[in-house]
Amino acid sequence: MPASAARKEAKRERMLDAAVLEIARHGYFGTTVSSIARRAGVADGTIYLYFKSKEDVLVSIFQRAMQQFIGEAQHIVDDHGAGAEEKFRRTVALHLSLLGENRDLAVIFQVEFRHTLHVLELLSRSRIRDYLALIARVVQQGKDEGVFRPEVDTLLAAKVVFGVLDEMATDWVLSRKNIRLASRAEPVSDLLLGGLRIS
Amino acid sequence: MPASAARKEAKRERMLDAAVLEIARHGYFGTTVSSIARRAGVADGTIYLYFKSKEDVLVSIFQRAMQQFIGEAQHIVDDHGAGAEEKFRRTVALHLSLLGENRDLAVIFQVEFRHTLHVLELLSRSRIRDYLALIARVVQQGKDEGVFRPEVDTLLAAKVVFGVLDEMATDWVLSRKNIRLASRAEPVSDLLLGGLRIS
DNA sequence: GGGGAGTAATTGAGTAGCCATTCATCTTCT
DNA sequence: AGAAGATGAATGGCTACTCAATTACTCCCC
Repeated sequence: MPASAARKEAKRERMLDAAVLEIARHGYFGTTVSSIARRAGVADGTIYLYFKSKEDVLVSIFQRAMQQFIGEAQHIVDDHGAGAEEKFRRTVALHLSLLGENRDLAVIFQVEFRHTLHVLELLSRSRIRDYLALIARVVQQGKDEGVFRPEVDTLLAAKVVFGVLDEMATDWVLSRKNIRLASRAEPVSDLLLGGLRIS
Repeated sequence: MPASAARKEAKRERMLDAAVLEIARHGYFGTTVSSIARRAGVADGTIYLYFKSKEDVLVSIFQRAMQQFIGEAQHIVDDHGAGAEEKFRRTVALHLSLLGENRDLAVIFQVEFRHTLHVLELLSRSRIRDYLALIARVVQQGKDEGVFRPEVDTLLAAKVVFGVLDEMATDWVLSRKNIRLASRAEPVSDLLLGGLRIS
């Protein structure tokens, strides 16, 4: 029998999965704690044994996803064998694949997290900054290698890249068409690299 | 004496202004209809003589702002004397100035409009598409003039541009620092034009 | 130019519904 | 047996929206 800690963890995951599904479909304010509990197969009260509040569930969804996200991006950026351009392309592709493979999660990231300045600040202060810093490191490496234009502001460039990826994801979430989000990776990388490269 | 139609219109404007203020400060779900009424100096019920529902107030804020926005952008794009690059720079500057000059409105645009897929879809279907089309026309003109790379997808490029502007605005809204949003126009234009231009 | 009938606009207290959270009770583990 | 975990009905607070009552306009006639 598995340690009860592991079973508790699995139950928590089930609740988070249920919440992702419900919130993606009905929005944060349209989702009731009861509906999350029902889908997770637990009682309403049980949610409160695992989370402080409904908002804490939302924040936990963000934290879990962001951990995976940053973990994988870290890998790419830390790869000593790769050049800046290759890392750039891989990071763009990673961002678009992770969101593109889980539409419910993408909906939550692109739409539901932005509910209120309050929540957004709470979240963006922490992890998004880390993520931006990773992108900035790739840009910096490109400048160091002499392939990216030295006069561009590194952090500004990172925000530009993030903004483009974010818009691609939002557009994909809102559009009915069945393209794969990841298919945008190449043209988007081309366009952005065109702006960064020394011509 | 002004036709009563004009006074009604002025009252409607007052309510919208009050709503912008309240919603920017407390978020859409944190704002009560009562608080909007109080700030506008009318009774709760009066709101419902001018708007179908609370959501309709939000949508009306969007419609009013977007009309101004698109009107001014139209001007720039229709200017026959200007080249694509100049129009491009002017459009970028317009976007960042209009939002940068009214932080409350910017908060609503960057944060509050996104609270549910429902509202977002409602809105994005209509006006944002028009706006994207305007940007696309500038890109197309650049290709026609032979200064922008012909192989870039025009609509994709427009979305990229929009995404970058959107991210700049969100970043500005969330950051405490007191830079002017419009000061980003030049470096951002440079970066984007670098990606679009034939090198 | 003012009185007043008729209409339009406004008011705000009340209603109805919703839902996050709690906790006394029960079930399952060790 | 005792502890730990889970349950779900009940509670309390909140607020969008309604509507009967009131006030403000308009305009016509003297």
